[in-house]
Order: sequence, then structure tokens, then C-alpha cells
Amino acid sequence: MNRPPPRSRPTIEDVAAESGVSVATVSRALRGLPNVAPATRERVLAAAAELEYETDPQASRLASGRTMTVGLVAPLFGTWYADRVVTGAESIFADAGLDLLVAPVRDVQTLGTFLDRARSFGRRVDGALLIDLHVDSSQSERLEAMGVPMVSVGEELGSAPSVTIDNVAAARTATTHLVELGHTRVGLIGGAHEGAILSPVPAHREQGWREALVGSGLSAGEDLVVDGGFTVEGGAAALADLLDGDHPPTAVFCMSDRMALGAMTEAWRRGLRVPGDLAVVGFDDDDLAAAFDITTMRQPVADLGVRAASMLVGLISGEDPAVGGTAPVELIVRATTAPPARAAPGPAR
Amino acid sequence: MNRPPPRSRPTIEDVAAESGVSVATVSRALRGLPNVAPATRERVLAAAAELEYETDPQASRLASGRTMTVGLVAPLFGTWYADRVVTGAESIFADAGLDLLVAPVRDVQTLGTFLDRARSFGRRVDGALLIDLHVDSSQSERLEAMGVPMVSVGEELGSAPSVTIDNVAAARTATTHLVELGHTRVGLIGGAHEGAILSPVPAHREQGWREALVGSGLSAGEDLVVDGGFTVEGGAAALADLLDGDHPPTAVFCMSDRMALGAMTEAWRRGLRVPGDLAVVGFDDDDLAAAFDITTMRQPVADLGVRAASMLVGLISGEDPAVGGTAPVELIVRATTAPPARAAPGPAR
DNA sequence: CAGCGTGCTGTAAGCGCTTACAGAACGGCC
DNA sequence: GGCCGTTCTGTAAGCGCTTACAGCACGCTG
Repeated sequence: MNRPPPRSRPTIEDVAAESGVSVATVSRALRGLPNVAPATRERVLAAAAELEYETDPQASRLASGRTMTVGLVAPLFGTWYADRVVTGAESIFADAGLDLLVAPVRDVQTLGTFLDRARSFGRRVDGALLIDLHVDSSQSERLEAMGVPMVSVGEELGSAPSVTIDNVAAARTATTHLVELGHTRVGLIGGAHEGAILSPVPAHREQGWREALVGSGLSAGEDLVVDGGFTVEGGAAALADLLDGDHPPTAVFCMSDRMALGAMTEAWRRGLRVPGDLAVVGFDDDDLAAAFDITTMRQPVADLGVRAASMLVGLISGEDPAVGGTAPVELIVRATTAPPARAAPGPAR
Repeated sequence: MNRPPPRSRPTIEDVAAESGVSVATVSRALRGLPNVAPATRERVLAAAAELEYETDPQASRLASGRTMTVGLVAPLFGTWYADRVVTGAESIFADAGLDLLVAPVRDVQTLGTFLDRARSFGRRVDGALLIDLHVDSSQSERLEAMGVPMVSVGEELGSAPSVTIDNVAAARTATTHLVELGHTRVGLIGGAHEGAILSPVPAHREQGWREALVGSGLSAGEDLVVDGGFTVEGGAAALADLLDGDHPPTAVFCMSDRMALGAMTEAWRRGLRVPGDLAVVGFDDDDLAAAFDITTMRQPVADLGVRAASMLVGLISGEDPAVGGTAPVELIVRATTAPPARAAPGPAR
């Protein structure tokens, strides 16, 4: 079936022989532990370098009980969000010498199969980063079965510390921006996450939208709320619904940039100008927001990754369970917001 | 019967004791090896189930020399392409009991750091899947240092077998589609991959475009070729260049759907109708192509992932090095292509 | 009935590290 | 000088599996 490695690699014993010390000392020297005389350490390091020795990770893992690996539980590929989080996190993990084992979880089904083998997964990692993952309480219990420290990014998740943003405040800021421009009918394009697992995040954003409107004495009626499914097409369809209503809005706050883009294309198709006839605010500040010059709420996603990774590394090395954190969200005003045409009639542009 | 061992996790020895056989037999039974009497196997399985025994992966790896892990080396993390490939590949790997270790390689720099530790990475995996990764010959050499079987997806890569598409033929098909509609000036929006590592793929697609035009006696001049950098913004800028030229095209073939989308928005901004005033063909059939109803060349990306993963699993278990494969590409005609307005004047629609 | 292949099981030697514990060398202190 | 604390180093016992090899029982064959 399988053949052993082509050439026998040097073992720790070879290094010990080469440098004239015991394997224990080599192990200590190589790992930078104290209680090794500087001269000895140098000799060991030289020998290791000369032999091109590299510690066997499997042996080290078995002996130490540490896997030196962290799990990434996420809809890892394909989403801008997870990508940015990982971008931020990976260097932290790399610095800590931790490998990245992924558990792609992209829908209810893959989540189920993951949860089924959570215990097994837990044996392969020292900790796990849960990205944009929402589970109910029974699933949360199965998650705990992993038996390793975890940190959640983007969602509050059971007892695990989390790194998130204040979605209510962010939505309030976005909506207030539109209100301050003079809009009095501000639609909301949101929805449940497509994963079909109900996340509280959309609800929080809706709450922020509502607070901003109600606080200004404006309507936050149900006729202003449409589900866009967090997709481009959904955003387009949602705006169509909104515009076909009795009392269409002059502005919309979308819970994602992709939906904002969808809404914009629907507006264009109808011959409406953005922002002249319709102001649009997105959420995320992803690559498309930049490409289409969309006013949006910028999440410091890479930074969330950094924070979460640092926290996880801390937990793994036995530090006190941190309380989690909330990162700031910033309004980025670009080309898709302006006062309503009627309120401030001016040159077409 | 009832064991009150306050032990942490059960070991294989516990299972052996419980089922009254030796650890060797337990090991064989659990792994489905032959030479185990059916009755014995059943007894072992029952004992393992009762004790909730699960093989320790680290110990197994050390003893067997197999890591039961594959590496995922992907340059454009978070891209639709890598996402689809992994989606296809993961179930194959899961079925083979292989874990997924990722090496995010998103630009020249991360590629460099990865190559530096390629040897080390190779000790942690039994094989590697290289997604959309292009390297020059010296880098290719460092890749080989991994010392494990590899399969490349999307790019020909040194001596590793690869699973790709016929980019020349695909581009030819796309361009021919436009020519057959009656277009005589067909622009090309392409470019090098953003990774700044030169890939032969764009060159192949350009060749296909050229072949189609030249074969029909049409111009394939340099003034029809613009670099769009494989981004939405780049696509928009590229089309702007094209349209500002002396003899603008009535159709463009874009090497990616994202650039096609960019081109379309630029056309819209100028008041041009797609496909009426400008026909557009993209490449990939990614999520945006569907959302914007873009005519495009569909790559069976998930299928590439499946093929590549299967091939890699084969290689790992010592099968003959397969020769790689070429997957079919399909023209998906949607709403962005039509005969040129002048050639076939018709209802505005 | 000796001889032998076949099918199953057990013994035990690793796999290459980490780490508890013991030992050695040394200097300071009473 | 005896005693003790410090530092550094070595010994060796695992970590929990896999697997080469040996052994054994059995049924056939000649």
C-alpha cells in the first residue's frame, strides 16, 4: 500500500550525537526552553542546522499532547467575510506556530456533519475559531463536545468568547446618515442569512434601523422592510418590491453590500439615478462596495480576525478567558448617498 | 461489564480488554483490515462503541507514518474559484478520511513564505492540492521540496498532474459566438492575474480569441486588447479605454465575469444598452454572472475539484500517476449578447 | 498420518518525540 | 569542610498506536 519516506530524515538522536549532548537537551534547546547553557544551545542549533533537522510534528504531538493546530470552522471559502477574517488571523497563528485545519461549513447540512464529528475534530486541534457561525442551543452543546477553547467571530455563540461589532449601533448610524440627508422614507433590505440558520445579526440591524427612524419621528413600518436574502439578486428583487409599493422610499439601507449592489442595478434598470433618485447605503465595505463606490458601513473584519486569533492563542496557552470584544464600525460615505431629489432639487448630476 | 475507570479517554487497550482480544486485533478490526473473523470484529466494534472509543489521530499518525491530511494551497483565497473547487473536493477527501490543512497563499509574499516552509508543510500532509497556483520554475523546485504527491487545479504546474480546462478552445468558442451574431469588432478584456505572478492562462485565452477572429477574417489588433486586471473596476476602466479608441468594438469578450460586470457598468454609465449597443461575454459563470444574467463560459469548477481530489487520493494510495485531465467548458447564452444594433436593427427591447 | 496451506490472533518492537526525575558540578555560607 | 541551593544535563518512561513476524488451530491433500 504505502511506502515509507524516500530518505530517512535525521532524528533528534542524530542531532544529539552530532552535538554531543543528550536528546533531552536537544529537545530543550530547540524549543527555546530555559535551563540550557547558552554555549550548549548554540552547539545544538548548529548541529540541527547542519543536518537540516526538523522536528517531526507527529511525534511531537503524540508526546506533548498538543496538536499545534487550530481549527477554522467557517463557510471558509467564497465569502468575503471569512476570507478577511482569516487574512487577519493567519499571521497571528503563524507566529504562534499553529497550523490551520479547516472544517468548511457552508450550510445546514455541512454544519450537521461537522457537529457529528465535533468530538473527533476536537482531538485534532488545540482550539477553534468559529467564523460567522450561528447555531441554536442544542447545536451549541454539540459544539462544546469539541472540548477545546473556541472563539467566535461575528456572532455571539453560547459560552465561547466572541469578537463582534455592535450591529444595532452600526445600523443606526447608517440610517441616521440617510435621515440627516433629508430622507423621510428609508427602506430596509435585510433578511436571514442564507445558511437558513437564523442569526440574530439581521434582527440587530433591523433594530438599529428602527431606532434611528423612530428617534426622528419617522415611519419604520413593515412595508419598508424586505428580505433580500443577502444576495445580489435578492437585493434587486427586494428593491423592486419596495418601489412597487404604494409609498416607495427615497433611500434604502441594505444589510450587505451585495444586496446594495443588487438594489442599485434594479434602480438603474428602471431608469432611476443613484443617488439622485435613490440613495443607497450598504454594509461591510467589501470589494464590490469599493468597486461600485457604494456608501457603506465598514467592518474592520481583518482586525476582528486578529483580535479573535490573539484571544484564541491566549486561551490555548491557558490564559484567563477573555470577555470578548466589540470592534468599531465606520460609516464610509461614497457616491451612493445624497439628499432626496425632491427635497433638494438641483442639477441632475 | 461495568468498569469504573476514572480514566480520561479510553485507549485501544481498554477496548482490547473489554472485547477480550489483543490490541493488534482491535487495531485491525477497527480499520476494516482483512484477516479478522467476522464475529471478532463485531465484538470489537461493540466494545469500542460502548466505551465511546475513538482512535487517537496523533498516535496513529506517528505509528503509521501517514498524516491522513491533505494540504490545500490556494492563492486567491476567498474567491469564487477556490471556493467551488474546494466544495467539490472536500467530500472526496472526507470520504477518504482526510483532514484539510490550509496554506493560504494570496500574493507573491505569502507564496514566498509558504515556499520557505514547503518542506515542513510536506511533513504534515500526505498530499497537496494546488488551486489556481502559478509559479515559475525555481519556485516549482521549491514546491517539490514538499516531497508529497500534488495535483494542480487550473494551472499546469511543473511535473504535477493537473486538472484544467482548455482555455484556448473556450475563448475561441466565446469569441465565435459573438462573431456568429454578426459582430466584426470584438474587444478583449484580459490581463495577468492580480497575484502578479504571470500565468499562462490569460495568454491562452487571448490566443483563442485571436484564432476565432483571424479564422473569420476579422481584426485581432492590439488596439482591441486591454488589461482589466481581473477586477470589476479594471473591467470598467478597460472598457472605457476601448470605447474611447478610434474604432470601438460592438462586443467584448472578458476573461472573467467580474471584468464583464465592470464593463457592463461602464457601458450603463455611458448610456449604452447591453446587449443592444454592446454585447458582453464573460468567463467562469460565477455567482455574479448568474445575478446579472451575463452570457459566459461555464467552467465546471466543482467538478474540477472532484477530479483533482480523486486523483490526489489515488496518488496518495500509490496508484499510477495519472496524466491529468481537461474538463469541458460550456457556453451559457444569457442576456448580454445579441447581434450588433447596426447589423440587425430591431425593437429596442 | 505427516505435511502444508489458510485464516485468524497474539507478541512485541518500534514510530520520534517530551518530560518527570535524578544526578552532577559548582559556589556560597556557616 | 559539610550542607544546601542553583544550574545545567542525562536517563528513561512513556505518549497510543501500527505492523512484522511468529504461533496456533484447522482442514486438506497425498
